[in-house]
Amino acid sequence: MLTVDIPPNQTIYVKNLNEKVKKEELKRSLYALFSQYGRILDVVALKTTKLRGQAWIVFSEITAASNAVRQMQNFPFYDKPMRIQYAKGKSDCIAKADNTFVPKDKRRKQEDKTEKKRDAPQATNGVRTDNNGTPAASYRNGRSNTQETTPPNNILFVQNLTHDTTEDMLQLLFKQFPGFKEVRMIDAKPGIAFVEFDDDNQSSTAMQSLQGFKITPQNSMAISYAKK
DNA sequence: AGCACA
Repeated sequence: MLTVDIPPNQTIYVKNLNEKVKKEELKRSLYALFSQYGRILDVVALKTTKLRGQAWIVFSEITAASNAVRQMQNFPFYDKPMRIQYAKGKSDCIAKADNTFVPKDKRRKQEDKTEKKRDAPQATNGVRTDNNGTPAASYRNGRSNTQETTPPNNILFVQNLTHDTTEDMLQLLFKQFPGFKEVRMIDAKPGIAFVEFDDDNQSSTAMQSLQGFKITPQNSMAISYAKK
């Protein structure tokens, strides 16, 4: 039985993940990495013996999931190639939006009390809607003019990162673009980073693709050219 | 290898 005959699902199942990565960082990095394919509704990862090294990423659109399965197949992530399939079942967060969600009192009975009505379950991801492909580009923020006033540079200046963003996480994002050289962060200045490419054209391409990229649901990267 | 929703 091949793994490829699982029918398309808006949730993808990823395995062969590096088990040394802490759960929160893993989820953040997966979120960051896969957001380029569309809006992510949820990332599920557990570290139990049965479930470590695996994760589920729930997209709002099946097309986004399909692109992710194809394009990120074997992508080296924390030094291990990701193995990606469609998930076999429906994610709880989808079922909740469907109203088809049934709590698992199959094995544990803790309900019977009140029925919980979760209104508007999924609006939390905010701001941008852009399924298949290209993350950002149209994001506006208060200092977007940095970009127009600073001339092109092969080095990008990235702002608005969460303070726990690591060089490794950014590298995962930026090294997908040709000409990538390195990410540099400054310990004394959390929340910003410099990303170097071979030339201006390559840095510009990466900037356009990742502009406004949501590193978390509430933090969008703001990218400009570094000053010379 | 391992398909869950801590």
